[in-house]
Amino acid sequence: MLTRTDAPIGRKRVLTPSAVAEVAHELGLPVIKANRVDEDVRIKLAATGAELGVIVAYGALLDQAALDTLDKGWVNLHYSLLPKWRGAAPVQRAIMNGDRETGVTLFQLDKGMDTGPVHLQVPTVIEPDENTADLLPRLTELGISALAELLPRIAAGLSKPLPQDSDLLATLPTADKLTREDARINWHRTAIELENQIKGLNPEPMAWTTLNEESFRLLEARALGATDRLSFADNESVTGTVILEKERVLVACGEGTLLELKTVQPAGKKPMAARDWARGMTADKRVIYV
RNA sequence: CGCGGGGUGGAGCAGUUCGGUAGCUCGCCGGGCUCAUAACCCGGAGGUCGUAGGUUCAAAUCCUGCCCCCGCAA
Repeated sequence: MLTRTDAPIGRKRVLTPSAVAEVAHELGLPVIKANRVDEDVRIKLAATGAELGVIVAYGALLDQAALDTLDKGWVNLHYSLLPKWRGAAPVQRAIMNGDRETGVTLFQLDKGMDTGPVHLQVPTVIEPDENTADLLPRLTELGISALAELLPRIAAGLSKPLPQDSDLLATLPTADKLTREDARINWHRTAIELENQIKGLNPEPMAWTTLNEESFRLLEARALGATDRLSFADNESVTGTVILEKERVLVACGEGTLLELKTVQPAGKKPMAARDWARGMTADKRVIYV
């Protein structure tokens, strides 16, 4: 097993092994810890006698020497239907974009970023309420099944991967790693766009906005339909204003749309139902997000 | 020693500056009103104020140690 080196995690900066390393340890498998496949690692890999590598979320590109180390090369499990959403955050990007379908792709690794020829793809529908936390494990299941199907075929020399469409590779947007700005809410966008953004960013890195100069995380929210909106036709609300209904917490968004907050997390607090958060609000507190 | 916020009935909060009656919005239980209700009215239960010690006539509040939770950063 090849995995990344232990990394300091969290407030306490505790050096923590990767999940892969922990599982390998439990299973008694030999582990190589390295953040890139250099000559030293190549020698160790060659010594294992492995013919094919399976790589998932390793976080580093392999150079030609690394690719050539194993006879049958490397197969990568990627969490999108390539060539769409190549890159580090395919699941989040798909949901943030409002995609209705995604899937997993098994492809032969080459030097590019998720550009290699495709062995096998398994599509799946993204459910309307599904966030990244829900979808990720589902895709993992699909990926495991797909691997179980593909590996024997490769071993028998029966899989002939098809190159990805070069035009699409050049034109489709990539699923770049998410930045803090990607996760920030712009209340001038429509409620539906914000709902997708919030779902895509949950659980990591989680959508956030600012309230009273503190960060305020949004875990779950739902865009209101047109009929729900009629009773707020006054349209007086400034964008970003929190509107308290009986049991609902709404925020005025772009183009007159309304987003219902379901689960939120003020700075320094645990996640809580938006209702509960609203209950504790006192009159002197501002209720306008920035 | 990275920066910062927090721990108060079941939930979310106020009260701490300036020590002196346990507060608010809900929930829960009982009763009432109603065709009915998540609405409204009346009543009730429920809290060693994270924890250990100190100061004081008196500590949620002041002082010290410790435990736990979380945001940012990485």
